[in-house]
Amino acid sequence: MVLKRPTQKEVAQRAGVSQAVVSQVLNDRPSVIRVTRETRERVLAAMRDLGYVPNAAAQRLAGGRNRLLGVFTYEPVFPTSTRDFYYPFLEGIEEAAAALDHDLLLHTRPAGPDGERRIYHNGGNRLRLADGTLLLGFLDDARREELGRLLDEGHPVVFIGRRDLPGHPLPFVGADYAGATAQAARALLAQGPRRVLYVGAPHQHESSVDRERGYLEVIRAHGLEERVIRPEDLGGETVRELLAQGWRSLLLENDRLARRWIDLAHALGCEAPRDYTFAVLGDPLDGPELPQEWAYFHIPRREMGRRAVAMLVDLLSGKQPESVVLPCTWRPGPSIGQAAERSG
DNA sequence: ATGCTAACACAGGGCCGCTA
DNA sequence: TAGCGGCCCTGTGTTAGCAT
Repeated sequence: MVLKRPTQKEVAQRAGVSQAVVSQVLNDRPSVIRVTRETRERVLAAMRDLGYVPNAAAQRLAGGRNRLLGVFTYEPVFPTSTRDFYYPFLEGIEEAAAALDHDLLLHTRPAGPDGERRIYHNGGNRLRLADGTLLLGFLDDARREELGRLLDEGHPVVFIGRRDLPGHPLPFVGADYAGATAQAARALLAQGPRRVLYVGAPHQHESSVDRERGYLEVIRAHGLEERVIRPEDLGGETVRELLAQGWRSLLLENDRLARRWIDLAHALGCEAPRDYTFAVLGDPLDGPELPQEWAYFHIPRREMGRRAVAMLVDLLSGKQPESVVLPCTWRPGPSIGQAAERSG
């Protein structure tokens, strides 16, 4: 048998007052209702006796706050490993939510017929169960469209990662990929090479746009030749030609591309840093262990999660928080050249 | 003036009764 | 019998107004 949870009405009956008094005692904020100390004690005792806990859905229904923060992503992101890309984000989110006295609601709505998880499902919007929502993941056109609708409805949202949504101000906590990539490019150039190649995805995602922008800024500032290779063009023949043409210093967008380049170069008898130098534009995630020899920058994902929660709570309390871009931490390594030394 | 009650609004699912 | 519109219900926050 499932016991029905007690309501304010039942607490009120037990305490001999009206439901409005229970609500007032529960929320303890300035109101036209004045409650004597004895009445308040009676209500609190009734709540304890019945094991009363407010119904979060009803609190939302009544237009109040339920101190629930939603977490929504378009792909399943619940990490199965501490090395998972999303793991530090969720750690930071949990830490900050607990510190700010909020609970988290992880949205796991099943995918629709097209295999896509959607905010709007059968006409409804489940994100409204919570006071506001943290969003993670990549956006395509369809996702941007329904996100625009969500913002039009006034649902408070903070994106983790910079996202562009034309016509809609979308608060976000991002990472400074452009600045970090520029720093990596300068670190490579400081080792002597006059040509730096960029290997990364086309401009489907903001993070790719930002990284490539950081590369181009440094290359143009130095008056050097720019060269960008897309992942789909990265094959053994391409690597052979690039090395032969003197492109022996690289920025690789992620660890997957780095491993691919390393494998292809290895097949040609080339090794870093003897035959080429490189830096990876983010944390190494895949593979059995962290490649200690790689130069890369660390993305402050845990801090991004924390800051996003704080920003959402600010938003809910009526403030107008500014989007922020957090600095990444440069981790030099032997892969950028002989003179490089790891620090920090 | 004080201490409280009654009534209403909120979003959305379920159910009822009517019509074709 | 299916389809549809409209009413009711849920638990809570808010507020006008009542009794003392």
